[in-house]
Amino acid sequence: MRNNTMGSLIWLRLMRFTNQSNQLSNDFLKRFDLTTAQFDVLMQIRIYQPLTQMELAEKVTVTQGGISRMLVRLEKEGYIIRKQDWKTKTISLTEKAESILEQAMPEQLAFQSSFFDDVLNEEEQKTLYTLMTRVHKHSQKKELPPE
Amino acid sequence: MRNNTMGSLIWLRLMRFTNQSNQLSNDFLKRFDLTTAQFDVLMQIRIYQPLTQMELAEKVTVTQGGISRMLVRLEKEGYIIRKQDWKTKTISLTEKAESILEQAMPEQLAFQSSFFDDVLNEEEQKTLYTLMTRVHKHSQKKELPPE
DNA sequence: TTTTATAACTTGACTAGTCAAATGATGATG
DNA sequence: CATCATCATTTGACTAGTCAAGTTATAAAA
Repeated sequence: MRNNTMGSLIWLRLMRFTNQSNQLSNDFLKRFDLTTAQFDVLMQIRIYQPLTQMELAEKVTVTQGGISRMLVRLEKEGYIIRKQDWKTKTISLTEKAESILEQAMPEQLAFQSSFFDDVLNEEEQKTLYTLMTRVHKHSQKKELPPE
Repeated sequence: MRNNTMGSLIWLRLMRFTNQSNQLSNDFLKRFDLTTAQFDVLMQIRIYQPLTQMELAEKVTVTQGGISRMLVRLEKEGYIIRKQDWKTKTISLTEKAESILEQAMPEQLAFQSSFFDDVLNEEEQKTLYTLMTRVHKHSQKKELPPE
């Protein structure tokens, strides 16, 4: 019983790497009192605000329930405001979040980039990006698998 | 305030893709009553058994605490046996797990591979693999970041 | 033999997420 | 106006994980 195909080896690498880099990123963001997940959500809000929970959930690929719980935490910490606006709730950043992001964003982007800049040249990064984009886009089409 | 460097774009892609494919994989493995995380752990045990919790934790990149909880669940389901063996606990698969894996393994490997086989040719997969291997190995060196 | 070390494992309190059933908000119809 | 429909959000019960403090198993020193 073989336990590897090229695809499964790639899969494993991707999982282990994202796991690992996520933890490193959590460590890194501690100085801003943020987790990687929180940073991600706040960034999406920053770009698209004001937006509804459904829209946000889609952007960060979590379920309705997941985004609801996350936003409760962020609201409790004073990073966001939600207000009932017709049937939906509209989310926007507070001053506090805006100013933390102003500081954290460039640092976090540099941190993320360092994973790649340190070992791949520009050409290789572009290759990696296009390959992953194709793979990712393809996976999105699988969402409702046949049968 | 720009919000993208090539590195950060790659990072985002990787996170979203692993997220998404993890969920799809959970769906897929439901027929075997397994989650992706459980499958992963069982596979590592299968390859390296008998082994200790510490060793296993390292293989799947989770903490001691994390592996402890996971193993409690797997033991409750009857997939593994742990026995105190000197200061450490030695883990091995039960018959039940062996026979489920016999069935699930080829299917799961094919499933994982399909994410890549469907959109990348052999050459491209090899490229993706080598690039990710470099990136991953590099990230492992960061574990204790300077300062 | 009681104390002292130490390595391996567990546990409490928490974040982050899933699914599916329940609740809220609003509008439309009998 | 009451009920019905519908979309958005919340919630209960769960998996999966983190960190740091607490246990347990074993060996060696006092």
